[in-house]
Amino acid sequence: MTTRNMEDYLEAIWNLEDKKGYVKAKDIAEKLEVSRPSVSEMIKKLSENEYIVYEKYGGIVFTAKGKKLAQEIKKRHTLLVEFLKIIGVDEENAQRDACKLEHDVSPETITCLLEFVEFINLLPESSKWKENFQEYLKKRGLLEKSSNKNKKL
Amino acid sequence: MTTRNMEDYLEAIWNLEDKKGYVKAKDIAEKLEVSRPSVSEMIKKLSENEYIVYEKYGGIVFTAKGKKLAQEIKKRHTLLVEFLKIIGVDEENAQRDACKLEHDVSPETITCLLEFVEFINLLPESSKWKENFQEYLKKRGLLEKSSNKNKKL
DNA sequence: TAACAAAGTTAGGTATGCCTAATAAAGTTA
DNA sequence: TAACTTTATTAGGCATACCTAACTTTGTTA
Repeated sequence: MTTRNMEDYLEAIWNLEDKKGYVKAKDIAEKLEVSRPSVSEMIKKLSENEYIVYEKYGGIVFTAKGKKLAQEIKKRHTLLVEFLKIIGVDEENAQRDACKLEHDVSPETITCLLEFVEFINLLPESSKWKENFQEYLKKRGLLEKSSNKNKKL
Repeated sequence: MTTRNMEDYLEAIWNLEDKKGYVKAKDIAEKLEVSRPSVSEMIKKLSENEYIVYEKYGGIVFTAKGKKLAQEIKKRHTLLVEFLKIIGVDEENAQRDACKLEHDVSPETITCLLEFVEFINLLPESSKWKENFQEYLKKRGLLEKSSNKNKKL
């Protein structure tokens, strides 16, 4: 079984490899804001579980299994961000929330989200959905300024 | 600070109180599928943090603070379920996913989700959004039966 | 009310994931 | 290549949250 944490590390490794071409424990530590010993520990665990290949003081390389999983997590992340932006969450918050939500969304929900996002993206020409929603949000904003109720949660 | 776990217990307590009128450690254990000692432990912790009032071998009562938090979690849960159902997730999966997601959704995203759900719910008369989406899903379903691609994640 | 069943607690142990301090290996540069 | 810096690892601990087994309290009923 893969834990939330293992997924976070795999994703970080994936992103680092993507950006820098190689992966150092130090960079993982920085990215995830944990200590280097924590990274060593998790690297060991990911090796034992055959998500990566690693030799002491050496480089990190994904196995096929690890690559597949990392890609999936990344896809979930990207989808969530796209969705969150559609409903009006700003980039920064969308990124942050996606990092947490990506571990918990079931495959069924992922499928539905994907379909929803595709549906919305296929609309633009014929429908005014986005514009209507934007307008609705604007109006709502104005309404809330005058009567300050329902601003909970 | 409140942990994900504390939130789960608070929500379970809230639901039990709502349904049965009182709360027993045994019922919490059943609901959350954990052992009774685990419940004892968490009850102690929730007491120490003043979310509930509890005396050994006695009943569980929310403090104002605890009640407020439990209500908020419950609201987040309900909103998430409502949203998930809109995009086509079935009841059971919606419930399950909401239980996990409710801990991680930022207030900003909650606001956006709320607005989105309200927007959709205000549409029905004038717009055919739901019908269009349903139709799109149906068509997509048919397409996927014939050409079985893109069924990942 | 004594005995038994049900519910709750304590004791002691596991796993995960984090930390700091100390140590070891690798890489750099005088 | 020796000294120094950087990077990584090991050792030892902490917190959370879970468990089983043993014990205590409470509640029921013969």
